[in-house]
Amino acid sequence: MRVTKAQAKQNRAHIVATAGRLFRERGYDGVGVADLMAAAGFTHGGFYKHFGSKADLMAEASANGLSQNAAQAEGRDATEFVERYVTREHRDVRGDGCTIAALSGDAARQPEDIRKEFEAGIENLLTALQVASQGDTLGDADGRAARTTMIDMLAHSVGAIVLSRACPDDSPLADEILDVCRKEILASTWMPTPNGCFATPSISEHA
Amino acid sequence: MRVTKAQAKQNRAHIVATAGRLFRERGYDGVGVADLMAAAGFTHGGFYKHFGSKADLMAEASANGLSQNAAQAEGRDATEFVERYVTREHRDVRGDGCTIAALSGDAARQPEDIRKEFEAGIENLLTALQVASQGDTLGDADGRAARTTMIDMLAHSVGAIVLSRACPDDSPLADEILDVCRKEILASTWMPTPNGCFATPSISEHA
DNA sequence: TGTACATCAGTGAACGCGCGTTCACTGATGTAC
DNA sequence: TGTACATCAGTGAACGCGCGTTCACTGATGTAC
Repeated sequence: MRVTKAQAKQNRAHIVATAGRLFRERGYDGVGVADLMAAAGFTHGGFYKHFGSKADLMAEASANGLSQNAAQAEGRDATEFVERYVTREHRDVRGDGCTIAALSGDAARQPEDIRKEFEAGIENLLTALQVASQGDTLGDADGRAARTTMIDMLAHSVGAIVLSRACPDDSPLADEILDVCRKEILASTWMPTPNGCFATPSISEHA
Repeated sequence: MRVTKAQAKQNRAHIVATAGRLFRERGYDGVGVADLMAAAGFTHGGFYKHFGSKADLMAEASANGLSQNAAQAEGRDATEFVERYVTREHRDVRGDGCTIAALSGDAARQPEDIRKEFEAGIENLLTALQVASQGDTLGDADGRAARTTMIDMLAHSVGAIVLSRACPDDSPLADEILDVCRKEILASTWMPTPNGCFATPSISEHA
């Protein structure tokens, strides 16, 4: 039953991707090694030929999901990000959605290594958003203001999804939270200016 | 070993309170029935004299925690709420902190009954905040604007705590998220007016 | 108010079950000559 | 290039363990007379 080195590498990547999706859907504790290997099309025994433990895979799948988040944000400015992020579509596809929104609550109770992955993942996403929103041509003062804006916008967007998901299916409140927050984030956090840059009214005193 | 009816009722309440604290600290899946009974000072066997199942207790402990959230918010206006909520102190005391911030991520994967408790808990908290922030003397238009403001502020505050908790201990980013968000929420969402009411600049076009 | 009996909150052993992990085995791939 | 052997990804049974739940038992409380 041996398999090509290339095939093995591909299988490993497939297991990591499958695990990421399942963890986002059901949480770290909601997915067993056997579940996950079956979902990837294998039997459970082979798991330890690829990973030292379930905890190792949790860290790797988290890192993988987080870097996808950052990669997807690249080239999208903050407006586009929010318009795609704070939506029912995103709320309703946990497995294919944002790892931060799906697993931050779980990550908070996990060992340091997983939380380090989240910290790095958040930083990378912030950087991608800053670059896409204004280019990297700004000075330190504007750069810091942009970072502040992105941190605030991300927390706000994540909070909207998390809160909305905690409500029952077809809950009017769940939809209201998304609609209110999307509108407020877009309206209050920044506004496009003629030259294509962004002014951030609420922190204008620091500029 | 029988116990007074009053004592039994008190013991039951103590188990619910203990469970709430442990669930907020470790998540629903991170606390076993035996753990929880031991933490409350009992052996595990007696659990089923009080509750039909662990799932039943999860729903009851959640409802209990959520109603405490709303009760604590009563009499505090939105400014006071944010100044206490979006802090390192709150982030670092998961067990005694907000049930929404601690368990929304878990709740999203739980059966309908628990999500219904969260929906009701969020509604009650929103109502308490609205009443405390402006009294209940406003007309429909201002009432709706106030609700919008409170939904937005709550999602924003919850997002800040959740994001901050996902970072490692002593992470500069974790602290930065709280500092940035606290300042932004206080600055951008509303501002005190001379007569003691609040104007909400970002949604002023609806007023 | 006293007495006899029923109730039931709490105990601790035991249950089946699913979990993460280990292991002997298979057989195609990779490698040495 | 062909042959012989070693490697190792994948299989599936088995492991110990902790989980939620059940149960026979205890003995003070509650109740009926």
